[in-house]
Amino acid sequence: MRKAKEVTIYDIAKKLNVSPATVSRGLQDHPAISKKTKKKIFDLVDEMGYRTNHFARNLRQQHTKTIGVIVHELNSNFITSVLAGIEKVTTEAGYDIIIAHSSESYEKEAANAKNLFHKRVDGLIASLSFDTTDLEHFKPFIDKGVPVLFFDRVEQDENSTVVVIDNIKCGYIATRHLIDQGCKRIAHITSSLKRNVYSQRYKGYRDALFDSGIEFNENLLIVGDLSEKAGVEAALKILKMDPMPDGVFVTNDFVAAVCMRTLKENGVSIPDDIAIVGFNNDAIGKLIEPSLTTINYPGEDIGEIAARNLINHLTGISNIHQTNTIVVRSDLIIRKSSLKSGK
Amino acid sequence: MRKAKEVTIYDIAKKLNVSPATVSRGLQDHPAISKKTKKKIFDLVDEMGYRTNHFARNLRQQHTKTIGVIVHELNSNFITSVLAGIEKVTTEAGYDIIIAHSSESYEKEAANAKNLFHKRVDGLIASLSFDTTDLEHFKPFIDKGVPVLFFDRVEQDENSTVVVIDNIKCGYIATRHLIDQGCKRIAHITSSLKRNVYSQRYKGYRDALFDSGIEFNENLLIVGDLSEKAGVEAALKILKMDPMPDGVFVTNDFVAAVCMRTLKENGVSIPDDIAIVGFNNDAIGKLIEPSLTTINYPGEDIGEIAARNLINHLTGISNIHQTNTIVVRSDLIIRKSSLKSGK
DNA sequence: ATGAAAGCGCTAACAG
DNA sequence: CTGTTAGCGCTTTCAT
Repeated sequence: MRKAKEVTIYDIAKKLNVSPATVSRGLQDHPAISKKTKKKIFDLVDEMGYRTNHFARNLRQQHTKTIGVIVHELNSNFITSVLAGIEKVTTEAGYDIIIAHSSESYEKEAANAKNLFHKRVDGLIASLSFDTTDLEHFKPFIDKGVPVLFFDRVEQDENSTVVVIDNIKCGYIATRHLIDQGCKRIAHITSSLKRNVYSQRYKGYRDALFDSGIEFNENLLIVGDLSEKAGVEAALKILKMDPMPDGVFVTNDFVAAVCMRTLKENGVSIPDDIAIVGFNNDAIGKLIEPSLTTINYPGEDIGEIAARNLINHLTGISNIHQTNTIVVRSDLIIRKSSLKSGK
Repeated sequence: MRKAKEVTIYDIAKKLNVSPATVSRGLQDHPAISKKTKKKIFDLVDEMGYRTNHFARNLRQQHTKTIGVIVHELNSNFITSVLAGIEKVTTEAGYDIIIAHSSESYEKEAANAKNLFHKRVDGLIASLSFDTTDLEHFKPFIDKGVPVLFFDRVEQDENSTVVVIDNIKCGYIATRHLIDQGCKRIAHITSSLKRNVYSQRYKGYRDALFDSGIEFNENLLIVGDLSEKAGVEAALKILKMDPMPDGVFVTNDFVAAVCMRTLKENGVSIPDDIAIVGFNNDAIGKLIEPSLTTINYPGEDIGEIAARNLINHLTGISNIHQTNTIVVRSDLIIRKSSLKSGK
């Protein structure tokens, strides 16, 4: 299959009349090799087009220099940013990443985990699927001492470190902002409350209502998946409410955008009839009309932080097990969709 | 570091009183091994938590079972879809992918190529950066017989296969649609005409104008990068034109959306004052107002097709070198941004 | 500053 | 149907 035979350190050792060991050491810039031989080695390496055989090396050294990443979906702005952040620091550190996605299914997530375990990744970064509740499938990793780090969608437990934002607080300030705009009947569109991120934002929502003396109304809570269809359905539900809410806090910008569209199509004026706050700060929020007030969720930072911590742990610079939770800064971005003109 | 010692086929061979070779064969479901021993092997493998050492295997077999992917950016809907398509078929086939991105820089692209070459990917899928004009940096691959496949942004040459859509035709039908709506002065917002995709769409644009007896006007051609800033600037240019165009064909949905926003902010009515057609069919197009007419560019299909072809080549099912160009279906999606009400 | 030699875990050719 | 054996290319003691 391969045209030319691969050149190995033996080939270059022979030509140089030195031992393979010397070549190996030279390539690694080992101090005990003279400048002269090093130069000779590097020159010949270039000339002969030698390339390291990472398999031989890894086989020998017993690590893979790759880290696994499990996410729920690829088609999300947020996830893409996180990936970009991870990629940035891992490649800098000379690590490869293997990306797997679970399509929101626990089974697939477990299968991915198993696969990555068998591939012997040196570490794992994961965001959980919708219906993942236990961390059993990650047990093999912790048993073998392979560090695992969760971000965004997480389950807290003793053995793992998580990188998150303060979702309760974010839910609180989003809702609070709506209240400050004069909203009295605030709906909340979200996803499965079994998932930490959504339940926490929901808690923030309820706390904010409570603190303002607004009674929680179960009918104003709309739970769905995060699909386009769910956004339309949520809007339809809102339209049927009597009286309609005057504010909506949506757990995701895309769903917020879809929902807004349907609302507008039905003659609802935003923000005057209904003020809207989203979540994530996707690019879309600045493009729709009115522009979308949202919570800034800095995906790239999350990715960088997660990757950096993992790699520092791997290289012995720090110890991940000492850290249980890393909270990343996030804040409210106010745009037009929530600014009542009467104010 | 590692807690428990890894278990190898030797360990399990010893316990079963068979040879390592038998275990190896059993694990691969080799026909010449009895059901009985296979079962024994698999049971013990589970029990002892054995996992394949892919390095040893790859070292032995001289292939990596990974394919490299080089893209220009991660933060693009289109690219993400392509990646999803690639991922789908590669994992099905048991291949890993390593993703690298060039940030639109030739240097980085070359560095990525070199890196992946050294990592010995079995094959490569790439979309070129902005300023890439030659294919020199992919030469090592073709020299070693590693198949390389380009998609979207490509350079045609003898040695490579490309997966594309018919950009000329798409540019033509987009422009033609605008003409059919009664547009006489049609602007074109695009990016570097050195890049095949943009120059071809541009050619389609000019062909359509020509066929309709509309003279090409250089002032109506706006070239920029594909950033938000570029979208705003393009809109500003249009606003300054006198007379303003009555139709715009934009090479990218995101830029089209940004541009529309700025136009609307300045009192331009879309589509009545200016009709707009985008390109790509990103999710955003259905969310903005008016909804965006666009060319459907099926990223996931592109990814699947590229990956499938590469893998078929790798497994010997087909030969990529026989194929020079694979053209994927694409079409016009008509929405509100281009439908003049007078019609 | 350099070399010899063993071994990482697996597979495949050959032998039975 | 199973075993023996050699070797993939590298790193790393231990010697010198």
